[in-house]
Amino acid sequence: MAEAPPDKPTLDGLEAKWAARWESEGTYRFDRTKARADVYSIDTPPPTVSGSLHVGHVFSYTHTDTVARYRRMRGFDVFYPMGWDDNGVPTERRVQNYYGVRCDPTLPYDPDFTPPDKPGKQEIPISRQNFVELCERLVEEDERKFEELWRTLGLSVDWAMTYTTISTAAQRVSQRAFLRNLARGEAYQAEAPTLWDVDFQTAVSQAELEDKEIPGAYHAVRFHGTEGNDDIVIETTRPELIPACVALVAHPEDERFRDRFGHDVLTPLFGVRVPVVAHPLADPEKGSGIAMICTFGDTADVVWWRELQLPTRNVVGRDGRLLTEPPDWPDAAPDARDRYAELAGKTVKQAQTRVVEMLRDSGELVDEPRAIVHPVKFYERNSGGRPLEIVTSRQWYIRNGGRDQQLREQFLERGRQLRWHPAHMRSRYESWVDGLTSDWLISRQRFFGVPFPVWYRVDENGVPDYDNPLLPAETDLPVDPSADAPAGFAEEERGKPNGFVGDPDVMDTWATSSLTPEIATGWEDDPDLFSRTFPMDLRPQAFEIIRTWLFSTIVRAHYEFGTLPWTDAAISGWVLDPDRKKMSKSRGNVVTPMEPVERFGADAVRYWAASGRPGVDTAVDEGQMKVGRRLAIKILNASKFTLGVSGGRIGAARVTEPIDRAMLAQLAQLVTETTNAFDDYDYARALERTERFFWRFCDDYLELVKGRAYGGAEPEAVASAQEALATGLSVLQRLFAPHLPFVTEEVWSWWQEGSVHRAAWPAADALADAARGAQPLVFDVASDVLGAIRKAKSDQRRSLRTRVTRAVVRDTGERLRALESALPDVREAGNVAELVIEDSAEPSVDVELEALDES
RNA sequence: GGGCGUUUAGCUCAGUUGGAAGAGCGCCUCCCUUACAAGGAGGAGGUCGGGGGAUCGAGACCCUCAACGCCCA
Repeated sequence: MAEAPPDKPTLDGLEAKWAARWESEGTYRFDRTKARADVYSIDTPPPTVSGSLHVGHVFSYTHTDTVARYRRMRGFDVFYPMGWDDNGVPTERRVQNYYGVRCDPTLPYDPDFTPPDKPGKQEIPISRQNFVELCERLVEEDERKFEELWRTLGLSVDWAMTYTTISTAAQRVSQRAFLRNLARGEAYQAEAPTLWDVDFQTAVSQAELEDKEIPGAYHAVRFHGTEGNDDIVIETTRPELIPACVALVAHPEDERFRDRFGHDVLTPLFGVRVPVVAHPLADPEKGSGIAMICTFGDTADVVWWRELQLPTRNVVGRDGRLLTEPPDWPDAAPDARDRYAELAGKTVKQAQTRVVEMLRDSGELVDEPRAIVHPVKFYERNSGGRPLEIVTSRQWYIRNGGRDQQLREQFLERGRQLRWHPAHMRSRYESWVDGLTSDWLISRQRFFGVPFPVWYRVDENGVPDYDNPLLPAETDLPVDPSADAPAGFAEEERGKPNGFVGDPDVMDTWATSSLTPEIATGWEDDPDLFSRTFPMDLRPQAFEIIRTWLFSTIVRAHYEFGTLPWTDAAISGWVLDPDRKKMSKSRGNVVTPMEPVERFGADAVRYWAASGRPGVDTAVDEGQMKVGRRLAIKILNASKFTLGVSGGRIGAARVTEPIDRAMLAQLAQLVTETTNAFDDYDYARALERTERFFWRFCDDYLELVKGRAYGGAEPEAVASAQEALATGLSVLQRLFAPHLPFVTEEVWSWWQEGSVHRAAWPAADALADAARGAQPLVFDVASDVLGAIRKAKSDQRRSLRTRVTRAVVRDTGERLRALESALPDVREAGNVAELVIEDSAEPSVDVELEALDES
């Protein structure tokens, strides 16, 4: 395929040309005949395809691609599949907005349903199956856009191995892993206080919380002493929960309340008798130092409720409104039920307003509410909606050490076994695992997700038996319990007494994406592939999902295989906008990725991305992209020129001149450095070192030897320059290949057979041998002197071609001896008539230029 | 409040066993040198956040303070 360089090399069209060639020649195909030891296996992050494409995607995926390409050139068969994360809430929300529909699971399937071209004002209710079909249709479109971007960017993934998280295979893996977790007792079902999003009508896990500062108010409220004790004033931001109050709590060492512990008080408005209790979590500095415990106002309430074994008095329903019936009070004021009736059915906000009015009327509100701004917990995917409530509900959990110190220690140990790049990212993992307070809630009351493969028997009274679930055989997976009947039952028995019901919930997205290593490598479905690729080598990802994706993936592999899912984790930083602000849709500062790729070229954008240090937040920087573009153009031109003067003969046998050997010696050092950097996942260092050397290669070495290489010397000296040039070029093209795949492939094709991306990574040993004990100093001193001559010409505002009548170089003996062996090259490159050297402790270069021609 | 990270030229950032402060962009000057004008050569510009310490020697190591960012409370 070798073809001569064009007269005017250009970057235009390289993306399309080589992307097509790589696809047709299967350059990045995974070879499934290789043994595990020869495979490098990457657990690529499946992007959320319903999210908008932005430049952050090209950033971190480029980092991984440089590593993949490096490993491939090192001789590994690289397993590099792409996945699409398409299940879950983000897709549902996008479908809702895109088509103007709403899922109503009670509706029957309508096979003829077609969504409107444009969403109408009123959302159209459709069945679950219709809704899921729309989800599948839309994600397919989204996935095409992502694939187009990745191909244009030159990611070296094997597109034949693509998976999605809603696919049949992914569902099967998710359900199988869940059933095994269940069988081993690692998954369980429980009725428990649960963080609940009242807008989305679903449970939410600890990992999906987001604190937001919002305005609120402290309400000072009077509780009444019993047995002749004084009243106690507490401060609360949620007076509407007074009917849910089960106790007051203060710090055990707080002198102000010490003699009240164990005694009761009566709640305002309702006169319910509740105890005053002590717990170290109560903050004496906060409010009046004593707080009311409600079921449930926040996560602290849950801890108190559990640890102090308090009763449950729920008032907030799943719709965010107060329940119609008051809680089960042991005793209460005579008018308590009437007062509650005024609140029933109101939203939390409305109820608060009414409660404050009632407190004001009853004189139990001390002073007026005091406005504050305080952190409140939100579902991270609904930070613009209403805050989370805590309701009691039946949910599925996977044990993650949040309630078991011994188990937690095992996960911390897994974190220590994993090699982190950069290393300090481990502490993010540790602080997350250390801070867990509950098991991992995996059930969601949503529609577009993997269903729980579980049914329940219904007794003769129509009550489901949740304690003895009916499970499918693994060979029947995946199942949809809302459409399939369990073994031994007929569909007609669904929902009937003595029949069955399906578990209505779906798994959280993370419950599926925690299994990407198992999905991608074909666990149980393709044992041959699995044996060659699992455990994987690399998990690349961003740091903000260490607590979710990385941790949960470790949990699943630990349970199923007793291993880490991969040996190394490479953590990328974030992309910031050009003003170093975090990019977000709401700020409107999101940079779309295709536009810079089209303006500067894929290699240029990759250059910017690969310049971002591992784990470091990096601003979008068009300047860096321009530099990358310039570098790519330089590679074109320098390659063309070098091939022209050298004839493209690689080999070191005839490299005899000291300066040529010196260059090779330094090149050998460069190869060692970049190899070490890549082995340490520091693609940015590898790029920076290569680039630095390349500019010296062009500006100094090429300038110094091009006259000789053209043939202006003895044949041996000519051959030495030619071979060194060709060798240097070949090495540099390969060192750049992981970063700039398009331009390097182009210039490689001018003189080599096969893809540069399948070529062997340069070997430092071979270069060092070729340099045969050269003095690297020769190249350095020759460069310095040439630089001094250029500077003299520039200072005198003369053309660089100007003839130097006489130059005097003063330097130490060692440097002068080094220079002597390169003297003809220096004289030729600088156009120097007479070059004199003088031993001196004070280095200097004096340059006399020929007189200006008056004409 | 705890943890992690960052702080180097106007801007974005390198600087890995401690050994004479670097790159690119921007700015200024020059050069259309037969690879390269989407270029090349050269230049100006820094008490390396502040303070203290060990060292012959610190941008780098130790202590401390400050600002900023993120994570967890």
